[in-house]
Amino acid sequence: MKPQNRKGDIVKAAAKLFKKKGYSAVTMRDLATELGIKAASLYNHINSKQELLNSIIISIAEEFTNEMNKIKNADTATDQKLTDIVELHIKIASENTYGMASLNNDWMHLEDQLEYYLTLRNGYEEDFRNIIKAGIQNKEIVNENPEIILFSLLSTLRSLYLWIPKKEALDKNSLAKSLSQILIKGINT
Amino acid sequence: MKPQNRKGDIVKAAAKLFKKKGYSAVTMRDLATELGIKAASLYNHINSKQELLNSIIISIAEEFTNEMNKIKNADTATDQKLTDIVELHIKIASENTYGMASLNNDWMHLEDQLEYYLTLRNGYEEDFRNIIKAGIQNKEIVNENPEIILFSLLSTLRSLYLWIPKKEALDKNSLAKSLSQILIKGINT
DNA sequence: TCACTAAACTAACAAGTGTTAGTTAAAATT
DNA sequence: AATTTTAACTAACACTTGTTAGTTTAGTGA
Repeated sequence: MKPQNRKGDIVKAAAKLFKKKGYSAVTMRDLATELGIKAASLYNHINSKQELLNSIIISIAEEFTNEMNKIKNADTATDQKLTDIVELHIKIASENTYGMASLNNDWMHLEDQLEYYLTLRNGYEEDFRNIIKAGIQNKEIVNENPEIILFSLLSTLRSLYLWIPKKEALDKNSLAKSLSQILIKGINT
Repeated sequence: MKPQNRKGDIVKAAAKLFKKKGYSAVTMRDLATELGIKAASLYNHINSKQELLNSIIISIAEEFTNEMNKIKNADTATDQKLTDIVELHIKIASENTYGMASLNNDWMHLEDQLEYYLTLRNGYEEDFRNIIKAGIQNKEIVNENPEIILFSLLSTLRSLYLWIPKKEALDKNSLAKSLSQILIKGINT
């Protein structure tokens, strides 16, 4: 009948708890309780706690990488690329408010996949940096230190997962519009 | 002779490890090893692991609250208040790169002091919000949703602790100047 | 020199950790 | 109806956790 994706349920519940308390503070007994079963039963569906963290983080990191490739290769102005990046972060954060917490805060507890994750993250940041640098050269962006600009934008975008769930009232389109305005054009009148 | 502040050493080492792995993942044996002693010896100086987290987080939170009170009560324009807030975050993040990690990521593991911490944080955010709202009314700030402006500024400022240690090259004054420009005036030309 | 103190130590604890083994009951497939 | 599969269970494991008790060692002041 229904897809009956029990493993998916477990990963989802794990992400939820990981957001609330962090990976290390969540026990397999906590997770089981959340699902209404006993801890040992989890192992009919998954191989380890570690595997849960891996699948939560890596799938999101790969999505960022894939979408960034499209944006950087598109034949668009810097301004448009930045808006696209804002929208990308809003989209992923909306669809993964739990998983984004692990990506941001628990990536250091990856083991086998830590190196791979860092490669993805560094690549993403490098692409973002190059877009900013190109914008500065074109004079599309103010001539400030690109590292500071990158840091400032990325900090806000990476924190969206904390904020989006609290403001469901705001639809994603108007959020994207306001946020692009604020981040790119500034808050001064 | 020297103040011989062993407890201070322990708190400092704890903050360092908490930044690296998070509160829950750091064991008292990890902490003892970092200091070159055995875990039980820590208890000659401190009462519990929990106490370490409390003193790290609460002291920083109180500093934010105190400084914010000065800024909000000063007779200055919105623009100046925002610049002051940027400088405040840079100052605290520079002096507490380890502790800021706990404040941002491990506050939920506070127990007795959790409520007090949340009161401080909510008060700080409320003061910040009111400064932004006043600026919008004065037309000193663009008429966008103040929640989004607050979120955007605060996300960047709260992440400074991650970024400052990597860029020692940049002195604090020019960082404050660039960051204020970017956050307040925007990155557009 | 003697007592005191600070700060380390060893040994141990009770509780909690992720995980495995083996079992059972129900549902799905043959 | 018989068989296999799914997904739960109980019981237990080896190890790690924060913390306590009691002891030892080195330095300080009387």
